[in-house]
Amino acid sequence: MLVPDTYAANCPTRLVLDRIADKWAVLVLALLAQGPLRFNALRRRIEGVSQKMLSQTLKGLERDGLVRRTAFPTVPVTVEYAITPLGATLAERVELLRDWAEQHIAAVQAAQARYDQAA
Amino acid sequence: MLVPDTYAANCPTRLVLDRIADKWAVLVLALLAQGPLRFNALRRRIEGVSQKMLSQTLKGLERDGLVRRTAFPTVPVTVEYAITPLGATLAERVELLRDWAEQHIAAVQAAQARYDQAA
DNA sequence: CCGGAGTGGTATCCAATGGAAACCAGATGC
DNA sequence: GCATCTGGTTTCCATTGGATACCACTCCGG
Repeated sequence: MLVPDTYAANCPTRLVLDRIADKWAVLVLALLAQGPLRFNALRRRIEGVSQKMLSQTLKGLERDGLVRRTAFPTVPVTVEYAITPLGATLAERVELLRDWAEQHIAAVQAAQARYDQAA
Repeated sequence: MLVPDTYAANCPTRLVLDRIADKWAVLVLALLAQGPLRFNALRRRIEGVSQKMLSQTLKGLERDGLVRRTAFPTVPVTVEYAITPLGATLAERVELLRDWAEQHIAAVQAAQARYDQAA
């Protein structure tokens, strides 16, 4: 395999794909790109996310170096999540997907209606 | 809600996000962007995909108008999947994510190693 | 002084999802 | 005659995701 093959299971880019192919991670990244937020602030902004998934998602993003977690020893403890420079470069690309969604959502919904009609 | 809010559960862009947040769909789209392929050709190119998931994924992409399915009445039946113009515009954006992955995979893996070391 | 709420999570349970494998019909190759 | 190819569907089981409860701690209102 001289040329890296994204479609091979062992290709490292598949690992990154797994991260992008995580609905909650994408939403968190897009939000943090606009500025740091605390745990419960994120939870309130992202409708439908459970505490478990948010906690899990943030842990994953931190591990990948896309998000930085900072805990302040206040009472009660305050935890702030901020995007890293690396994460910001990814968020840029993700933003392009959001733009695509907004531009083409009508076309997709029309296609779905046509498909369901035929069935 | 005057400004559309991607983070609201009922926002239609969340539907598109769900499609993008599908590992197999992204891989299929990226492959078909290079040219039409038959079912088993896709299966062989995408390492690790099961027949069930490939069939399911293709059905979804067809429903969304991103992929066109054509069956030829040969024996045995030949089915060809091709990307649509709409799908091509999305594949473009997805390609940018793949580029990001290739460029920054080393940084991500380094971050993971650091994180796991600390734990 | 006694709830109730807010902090950032973890633990537990159950439904839904994903993957592995078998099976299908029909024809072709050996 | 048996395996193999076509493009799937069906069945079963492991993993995952979501809902809910709970944790320790403190502040605030009554």
